[in-house]
Amino acid sequence: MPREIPKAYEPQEIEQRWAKAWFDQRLFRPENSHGGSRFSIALPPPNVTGSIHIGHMLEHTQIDMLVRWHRMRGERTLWLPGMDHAGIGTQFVVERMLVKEGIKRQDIGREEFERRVWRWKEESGGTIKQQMIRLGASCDWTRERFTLEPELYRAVLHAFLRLYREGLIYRGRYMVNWCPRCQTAISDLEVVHNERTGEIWNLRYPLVESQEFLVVATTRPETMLGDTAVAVNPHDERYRRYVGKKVMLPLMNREIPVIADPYVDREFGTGVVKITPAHDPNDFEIGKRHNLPEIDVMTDDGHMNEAAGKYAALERFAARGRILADLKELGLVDSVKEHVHAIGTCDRCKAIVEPRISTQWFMKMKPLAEPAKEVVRDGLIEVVPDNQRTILLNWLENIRDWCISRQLWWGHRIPVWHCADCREMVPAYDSEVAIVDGHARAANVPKTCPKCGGSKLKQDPDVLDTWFSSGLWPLSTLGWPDDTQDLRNFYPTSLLISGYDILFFWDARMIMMGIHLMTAPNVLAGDVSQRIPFRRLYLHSLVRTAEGAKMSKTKGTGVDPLQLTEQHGTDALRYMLASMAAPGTDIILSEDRILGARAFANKIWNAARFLFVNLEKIEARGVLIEHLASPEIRERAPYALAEEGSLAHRWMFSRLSAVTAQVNDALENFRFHEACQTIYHFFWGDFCDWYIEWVKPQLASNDKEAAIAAWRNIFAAFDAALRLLHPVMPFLTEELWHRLPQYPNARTIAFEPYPEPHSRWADTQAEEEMALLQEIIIAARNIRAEMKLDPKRKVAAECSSAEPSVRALVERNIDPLLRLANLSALQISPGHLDAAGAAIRSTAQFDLRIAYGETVDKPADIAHLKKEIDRLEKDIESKGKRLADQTFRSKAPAEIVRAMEGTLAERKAELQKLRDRFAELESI
RNA sequence: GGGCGAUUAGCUCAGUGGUUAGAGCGCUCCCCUCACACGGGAGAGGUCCAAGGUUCAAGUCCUUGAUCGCCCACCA
Repeated sequence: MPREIPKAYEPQEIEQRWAKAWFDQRLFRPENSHGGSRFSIALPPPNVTGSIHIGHMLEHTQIDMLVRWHRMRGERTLWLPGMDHAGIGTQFVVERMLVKEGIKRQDIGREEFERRVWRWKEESGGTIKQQMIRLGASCDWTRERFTLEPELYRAVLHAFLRLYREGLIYRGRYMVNWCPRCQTAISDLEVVHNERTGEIWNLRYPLVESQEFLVVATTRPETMLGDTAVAVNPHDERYRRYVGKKVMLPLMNREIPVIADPYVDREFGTGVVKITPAHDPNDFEIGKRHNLPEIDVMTDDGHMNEAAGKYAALERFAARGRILADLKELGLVDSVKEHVHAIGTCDRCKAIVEPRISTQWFMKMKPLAEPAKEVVRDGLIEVVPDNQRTILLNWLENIRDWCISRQLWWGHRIPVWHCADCREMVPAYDSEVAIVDGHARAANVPKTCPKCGGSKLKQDPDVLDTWFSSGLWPLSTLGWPDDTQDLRNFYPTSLLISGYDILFFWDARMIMMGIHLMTAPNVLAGDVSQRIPFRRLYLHSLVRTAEGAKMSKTKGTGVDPLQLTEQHGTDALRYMLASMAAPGTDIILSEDRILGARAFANKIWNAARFLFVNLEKIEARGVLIEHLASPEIRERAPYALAEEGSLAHRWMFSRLSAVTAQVNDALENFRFHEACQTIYHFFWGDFCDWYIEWVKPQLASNDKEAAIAAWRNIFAAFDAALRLLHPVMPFLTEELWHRLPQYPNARTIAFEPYPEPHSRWADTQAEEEMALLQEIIIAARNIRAEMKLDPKRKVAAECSSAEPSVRALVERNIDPLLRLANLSALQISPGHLDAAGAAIRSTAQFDLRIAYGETVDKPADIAHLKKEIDRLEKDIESKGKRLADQTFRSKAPAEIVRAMEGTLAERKAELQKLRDRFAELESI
């Protein structure tokens, strides 16, 4: 057992050593726990777009705390890790790298591009894994998964084919959000709306065979090239006479009809709307109602196409400028105004999104959302914090179909083939995958068209939205669609912890897909409570910058957790994050809090250091490790000491029991900050400041039996404290626990039982007695400090109490009182204390007097008294009023009234004493 | 346009209707006392955003408003 222990906690070597050991030993496999009940949780798979940031670390700290807690409580615990291929995000990153080489992905082709992305994935995924190991995440790395690996690819194909055959996935030509930068469709959720002040132009459209104009408003003038009508409200008297007539579309010289449609708001703008069915979702609907042609005037990359006439090949915003200039020249720009509106941008690349008609794959969401709503509403999935439940339900209520196809190269390719002859869509025969070039592909590929017999079949070029595969994560990672042991053991998972920012993207979709797909005939069917992907959903806070913005790597506002780890240690960082993680509020990072957490780690280290250093001394006097060691000895604490020596020990274990109950309760309810704070004050305040200081002499005692009892107690308490702390500070506690004499050959603290409150430890009497003694000590210290007595000089004090029991208590504990209050003597009396030449502190139960000695500061003492009297008078007055109130007495619980009466009496006695002394002092 | 959250000590934040509203950091004073100066001891510091209301009792519940932040939303 290493006894040399550095003065300050130096986390680096220790953390690296344990991180490696845990990983190498595959310690966190659920097979290593033996409990009957199970706890399982899936890691929200980080994107392989880079490395993890502080937000991940917050998430992983919270998950890890609960996982370690459950594991220590004896549950068979699985935390399943993995990564997400993050289709559009990763493709974007790799494309950017290519641009630096001066090439586009089209230059190297699909196959080569995919190879490049895979290379990047290996690098990035590896980094993330190393980071997580280093940060202490207690995942089972033997079960690590990746959304694009063959097994999961197969699950994706299986899900797709099933939903397709059930008619829940369909292909069609609809209005979608198109990102011209990424050159793909994106879902509604991936469009981020930003309020911006732009301009709205009123344009004149001349009526055919007339001198009149209709004035239409638009924020996107370039789309006018695709106009196929103008519309007015059917009840708008101003325009009724124009309905059925035609206007001449400027610049294009195309005659388009004036139609009437109730969608048009008479109050907005001029009450006339240009209709561009190919470039606006509302116009698309109107176009359908009125059988209008759809003219797409743009290319995939946001330039104007040949349908735009002379504007063809211009970039969309360049075209806007040219068009406006031309219209102005023709005198057709009626007016321009500032206009605040929400512009849709691409979540990934921030380019302005273009609504556009396109042939895409969609998923019908209403039928899937219904059962999801039920389980959330009925609490079958418990959502914490509760207000997020309402938000989720509201979203499910208003859900719309999901565009799941992406025109990307990185992702799960849609397993459907198109017949070049008859345009029949032929799905893959089944979901088996083949490995081609090291990558998964649909294996049983159709060769001929079942409808026309043609052999010109071509696979659909699109891939699936990355969230499609994420939506299957709890299923696919456990082996679905096969009926595996893991699926039986660990599905539904116990809990999902995710940021509330992906509630719709991910959490909601997992719920919908889990409920629907677990009914597959070849796997476990069951009632809905067996099909939900997780039983509880905790939505954690986001880490924000000082300005309140989300951390972002691209903006340089991200914080690298490894750098903070280097500086302060992982445990300190974990503690800081957990201690700030109050449910429902975001976190703004604070350097100060990390320093505080670091100091805490150091404090724990030094408490251990005290134990180890002193143990050596006591060993020299014949107390053997065997007297102290073994879990059996630990379990029988606290051990009694002769005389009054047991009080502090009884108190310590009473505190321990109370604190344990609080911590367990806090963790059960995701109140990580509360758990942290409770442990912090227990350890620093109760254990270090009071308990250790109190029992120091006992530990060094020549009375061997007393020393052994004291050592057994302090080790048992420290052991429990380490176990309490382990979920939040795994490295430090693992290290120190191994240095405890009890466990010379132990493997890890991670499977040790988490402390439970013991009723036999609860000791009200000990808590009350200690509280009183602490008050006396604090009173003495207060006098010493206020009177500026030389700290090196011990002084004599007098303590008086009318209560015989208090006097007896003081008498019994005279030694620790003298030592901790730095007194030379303490005289105990029942009577009045002489105020002359001395300072006195009083409570209802005692008075404590210390003579001034040389440094008389009567005015300071009088001022202090006055302040106290003032405070008491106010308090007594307000309590008196409350108690005199008959309504209060009759309506408030008797317990409250009684407590207040008791306090009031105490305060009055206290006040009386202070007044007497005040008078006495003034008369001197 | 809807919805959610925040507003408490100098700063960052806890606070579950009930006696005197807490913590960390910072600040003031004292102490390098043999575990720890990343420490010990003692303090100062708060009309709990505003105004109404409910209640015996409000930082806590309700209404309205102000300021800040976030989410959702197809008004050109």
